[in-house]
Amino acid sequence: MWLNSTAQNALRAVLYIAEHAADGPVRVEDVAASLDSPRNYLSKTLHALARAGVLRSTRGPKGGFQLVDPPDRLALARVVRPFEPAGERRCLLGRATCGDAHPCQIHHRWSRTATAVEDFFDHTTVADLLRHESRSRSI
Amino acid sequence: MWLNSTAQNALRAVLYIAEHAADGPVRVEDVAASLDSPRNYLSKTLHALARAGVLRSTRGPKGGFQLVDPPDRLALARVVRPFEPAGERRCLLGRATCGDAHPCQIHHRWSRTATAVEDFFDHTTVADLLRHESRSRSI
DNA sequence: AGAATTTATCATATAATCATGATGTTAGCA
DNA sequence: TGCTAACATCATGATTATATGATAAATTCT
Repeated sequence: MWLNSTAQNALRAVLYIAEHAADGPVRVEDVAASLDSPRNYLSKTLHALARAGVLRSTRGPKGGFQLVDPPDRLALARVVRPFEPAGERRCLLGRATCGDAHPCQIHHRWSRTATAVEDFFDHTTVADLLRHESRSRSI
Repeated sequence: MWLNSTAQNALRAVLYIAEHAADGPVRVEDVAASLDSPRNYLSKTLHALARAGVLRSTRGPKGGFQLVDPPDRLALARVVRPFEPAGERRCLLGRATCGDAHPCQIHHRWSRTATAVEDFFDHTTVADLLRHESRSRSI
């Protein structure tokens, strides 16, 4: 029901890059190995994140990908948005005209839940996940 | 971010059928015209709902589709579930092993939001939407 | 029985998503 | 300058989702 596989990879890649930020730029090769995800497809995905201003890429030896902003300024929404279908609608029934002014049958009930989800993506940052990671590493 | 187009059609079709329940079985042809959705594809969709026990189909003259249960006993989850990808995971990162026992980094934070969405589909019924429909018809 | 109506299903087509392999481009460094 | 490491991109293929048209099967009615 949730993210497509490209967006999932993007999230996991960004987490990996954030975790290894101290070592300088992270190579696609390493991210791909860690995620067990196809190298070139991931390259395209990371490139899209670079275009979106989430990552910065540098080529050549010692190159790779880095976060543009510190993890606590990087909401998950920014990572995921580039991989949502173009004309993404919020209407559960897919109606183009649906909105507060011309609601479909489900609109008002659904709006509250949809807002909760949007808030999750808008307010959860990469830093939140890094913190959790270090706490639960014992598992 | 939400339902695929087949599931959207399924929901809209069920609503249409519920609204016209008084006239007896509803023909695919009429549903398709109302939704502006391809007839045969919709037929397949409705057939899937019949297999799922949501609709009952009858062939021949005066045939068509009807709800099996009254609208207030039909949660949206039952309408939507047949059209979710087979091995649907709840994990936002797509990890197969993710769960309360072996949570991924996002698991705990995400779980609360995911549960809210699941509750929406489990507890909203077709009857809820029909009620709304009759109230707001003035718009 | 036979005609008409309606769902069921099959074969195929189209589009989007996901993936792979080959090649191009940029940057560091001796 | 030339070598090497790394991202960028292109051409292509595989898979899945969506859609279409033709035909089969079931039911009603006369």
